Amino acid sequence: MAPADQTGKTISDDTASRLLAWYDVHHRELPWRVTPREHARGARPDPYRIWLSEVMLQQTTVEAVKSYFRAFVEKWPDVEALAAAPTEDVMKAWAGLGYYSRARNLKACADLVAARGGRFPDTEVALRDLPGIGAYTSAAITAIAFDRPAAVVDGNVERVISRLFSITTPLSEAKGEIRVHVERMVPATRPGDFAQAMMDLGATICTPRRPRCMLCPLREDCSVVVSGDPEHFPVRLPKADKPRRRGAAFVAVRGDGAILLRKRPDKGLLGGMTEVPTTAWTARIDGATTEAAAPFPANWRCEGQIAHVFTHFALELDVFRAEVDSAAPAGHFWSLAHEISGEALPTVMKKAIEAAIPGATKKPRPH
DNA sequence: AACCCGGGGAC
DNA sequence: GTCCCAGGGTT
Repeated sequence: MAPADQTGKTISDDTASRLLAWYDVHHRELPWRVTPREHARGARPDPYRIWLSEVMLQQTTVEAVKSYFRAFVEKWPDVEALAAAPTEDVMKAWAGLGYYSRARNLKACADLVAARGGRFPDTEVALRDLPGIGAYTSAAITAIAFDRPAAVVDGNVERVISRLFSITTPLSEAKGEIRVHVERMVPATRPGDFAQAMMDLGATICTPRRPRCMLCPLREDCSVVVSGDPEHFPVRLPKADKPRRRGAAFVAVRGDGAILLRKRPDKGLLGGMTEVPTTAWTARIDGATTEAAAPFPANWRCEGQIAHVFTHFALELDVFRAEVDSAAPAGHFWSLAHEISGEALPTVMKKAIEAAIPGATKKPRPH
């Protein structure tokens, strides 16, 4: 419990009250959100929609999530519908969103929840045991969907807290300290709105760069506003350099227009997604070496190159194309597809196919 | 604790 | 180009 001042109200209560008052006016409108006005009228969020949105929002921006969220809830309105769907359909719907293990865990979690009668657990510890739900997501669902007190700590909250208290300890070591600050700050009433308010503050006011401190409802509580260097927080340790990965993709086009595809293993890079044949990643590669590594003999021609930037490394991909009469390498995970737009293609493979066959991944025009 | 896993927006 | 985002899982 936070120390009380002479008024009997705790410092934390005061901070939370200011934040909630700001949130009532300046909250973001989001497709999965129950607004504070609706909440005051008795509306309650659907745990399924909160869970779905939280998983999609893991390391993913709100703008990127919106269209995927709408498509998912239209296709699968509740957890039973999602549980009834084939995993491959879920992977296709997730294609382009990234971090594909989330999609597999999403489906596995839906199966478990549906098997238990379709109700999500309403405590952090029970939620934490479900696939794809970690410390953040379990706390977020507890607070937002069930309006129960929980310390919701995401990247936004880490930034807000580290600035409020000028935490100079590197972020990797400061997690515990930050959590304690949040636990003391969570109000007994409206813990769900408090969690969303902290994240809205981080997303719209206490931004990573050029924060709008003059508009911040917590500026009088904040230690860095006075000293004036909010952009230096949170303190992070420098990341180690990562080597580049290079390789080649082979687009084999059969006479009838079919393209040779394969499904990647469920684990690892782009796990569970569809791709054209590729070489293994190497540090250095040249055209002759690449072409010699083609999946079968053919007149391969280099059709272009794409570069793909990941968080921790970059990969570059030479794209080769060949017209073939038949293309059927051994192996059960190979397939031929005429409608590439219907496959669970990650963005990097969509770009590779587009480089060799412009328009191949575009959806057909409705008449 | 460190590392792996995508894609995109802001600058 | 850089940074980092409503993180989880694995080692």
